Amino acid sequence: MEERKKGLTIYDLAEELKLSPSTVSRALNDHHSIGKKTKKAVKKLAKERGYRPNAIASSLRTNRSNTIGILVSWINRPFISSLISGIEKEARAKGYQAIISQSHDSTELEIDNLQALYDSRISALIVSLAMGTTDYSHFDLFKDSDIPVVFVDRIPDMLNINKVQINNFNAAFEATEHLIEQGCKRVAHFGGASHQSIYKDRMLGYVAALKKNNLEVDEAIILNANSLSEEEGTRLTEYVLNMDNPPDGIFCANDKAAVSAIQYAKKRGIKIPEELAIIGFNNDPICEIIDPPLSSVHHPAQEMGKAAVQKALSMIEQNGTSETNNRVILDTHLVIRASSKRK
Amino acid sequence: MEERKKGLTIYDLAEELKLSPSTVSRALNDHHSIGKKTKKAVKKLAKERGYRPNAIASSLRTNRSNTIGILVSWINRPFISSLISGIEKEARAKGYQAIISQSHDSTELEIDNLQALYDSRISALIVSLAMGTTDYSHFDLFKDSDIPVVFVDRIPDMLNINKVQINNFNAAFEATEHLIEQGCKRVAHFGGASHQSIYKDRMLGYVAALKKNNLEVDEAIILNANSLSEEEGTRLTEYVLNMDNPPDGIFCANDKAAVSAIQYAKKRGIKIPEELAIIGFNNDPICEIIDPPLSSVHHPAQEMGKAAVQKALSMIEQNGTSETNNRVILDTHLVIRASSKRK
DNA sequence: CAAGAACACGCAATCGATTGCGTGTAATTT
DNA sequence: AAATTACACGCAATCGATTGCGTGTTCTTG
Repeated sequence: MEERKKGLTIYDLAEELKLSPSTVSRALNDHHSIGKKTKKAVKKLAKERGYRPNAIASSLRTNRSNTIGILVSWINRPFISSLISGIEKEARAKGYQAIISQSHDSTELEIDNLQALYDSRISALIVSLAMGTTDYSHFDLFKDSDIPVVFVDRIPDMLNINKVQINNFNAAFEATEHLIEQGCKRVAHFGGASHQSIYKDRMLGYVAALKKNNLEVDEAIILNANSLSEEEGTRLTEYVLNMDNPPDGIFCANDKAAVSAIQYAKKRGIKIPEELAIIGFNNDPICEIIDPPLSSVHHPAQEMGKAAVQKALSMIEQNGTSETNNRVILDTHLVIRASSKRK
Repeated sequence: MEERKKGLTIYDLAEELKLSPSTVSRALNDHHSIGKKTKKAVKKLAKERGYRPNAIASSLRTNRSNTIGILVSWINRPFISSLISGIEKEARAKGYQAIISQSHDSTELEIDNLQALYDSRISALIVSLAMGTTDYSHFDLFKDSDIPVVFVDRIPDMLNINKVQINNFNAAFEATEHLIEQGCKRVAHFGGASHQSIYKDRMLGYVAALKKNNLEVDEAIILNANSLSEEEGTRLTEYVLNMDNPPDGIFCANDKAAVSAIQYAKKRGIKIPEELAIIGFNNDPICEIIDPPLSSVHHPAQEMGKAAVQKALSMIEQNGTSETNNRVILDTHLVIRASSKRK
């Protein structure tokens, strides 16, 4: 068995079986117009010879690449890598390949990568935007070509696009209210770039929770960082703790910065959660490692990837059909740990 | 500008310019036999019309897909996601796409994914094996087709294959000796599946360090886990701490299990590093989060990805040429933190 | 000034699988 | 038994870019 595989085509099989390539192709694809015995014979030989279809040739002819493009900022971040894991799993289960690309949070690179993905004639695209992207015209290429684009996580603030998201407002509201329930009277917020709707919504949810509970909304302790990195977390924490009227709670829009907030506060001898309660966002693995363990909002990364693929594939199928429901919203829930639990 | 992009081909451009498709193709590719003015005119129109080459058609004709396949166990692990990040970056810089697939540590799924990647006619393959894979015949498909395969991280224990690796023996030796230098007299080892050479080498390096320092090699505290998970880390730590003669140091073959060792030992009231010094492997981000911070072996994940791509591309270029140096070994170094620092 | 070189471009085949249409044979119907 | 219908398969075009070979034009040189 398995004689040669290099360049083995349906023509070779056809010749050996004294059949035409069309018949071989149809037999392999279980076309109804091919006889049962013929199908069996073709498949048998194909297996013996180790025949493998050339997906490239098939793609060219059928104009379907069965490929899903993924564009994210960085692959090696806990949330993103889980998202991609979910995408890959679902895509492969449906017979699609997953092509990845990283923008490194640069809009310029984002554009370059989009070109390359388009050149590959991907069947659909799943995107989490670069942090600085505010103009979305580089996605027109896909719109014009009827290639479905599904936005996840960091999504444009527009209507009429497909998006899979969580309810950031509610999640932030719950997280903030949780801090308030634990007795916090003055809660600070560390957010991301406010032009990104996920960060804006988290901020708005935070504000709404304060208002509902009749707490003052003080802009002085609503701080946005372009990248919520460790350094930023430390810097912002230092900043608020040096205030005359420091906060007694922090709602941070990601876990990375929240962890460095804990580390810095501990270094200052501040007791967590008694003097400063902290809650993060994403529920990264580090939440359970840090001491005290960090409360957070569980973000269903893998499920989000799966939902994005399903959305993309359904778009491909009903290509062009007026799609009413272009939003998928997934549930989050609070994971309360010691960093915020006073009672 | 940018009128229609859907299905715009070189034929369309050719017609508009009263040229032949061949000339358009050559002009776009800067072929020497095309006049300067013609090239300029073609490129100008291509840009105006938003022409984008169809990579699929090109691949079929040239028999080069410019695609690198990646096969790993799980994408959402710190080491792996950094590895992939490095692969993607280097691949894209060289004009290649990166297709990912996950084996979920199942040999069966590994085989399925390999088929799919082969069907896509990837130009090269970069693999980190599933934990349980011991037979490698499913890679013959690629060998027979002259598709370069580069193994990284978890690699087969064979000669005549391309591999990019670190010196696991040395790294483990240094890590173990470090513990001994810190005063440990009885060092345990938590390792992975011993048929995987990286784990075997780490174990051998550990043993060599003990012998060199005239310490007893006690098989009772050399423990292998199929997956070095949090649970396993806890279980193994509990096991050794309950011994009549518990260890005063642990060299763990990954960070995840080392972290849970710390957590469990702390829960038992054991002082780290005074009573139990611990060092891990990989230098994952969690090392700096855990308290006390975990010493570890820095594993150059991104660089490993980059090196793997370079190796793969060089194989593609000198296709078939006898390749003498089929191993690339990258440097590691110890990152000493509080979990092992007694002096 | 003639001949060879350099230049500029087109023709048509090719990569491998798919598919609309057509043809011949066997099975079924009235 | 003649006429439909179903069945089984082949021909040739097609997807879009690439490329070996050939042709006509312009330039250089002895």
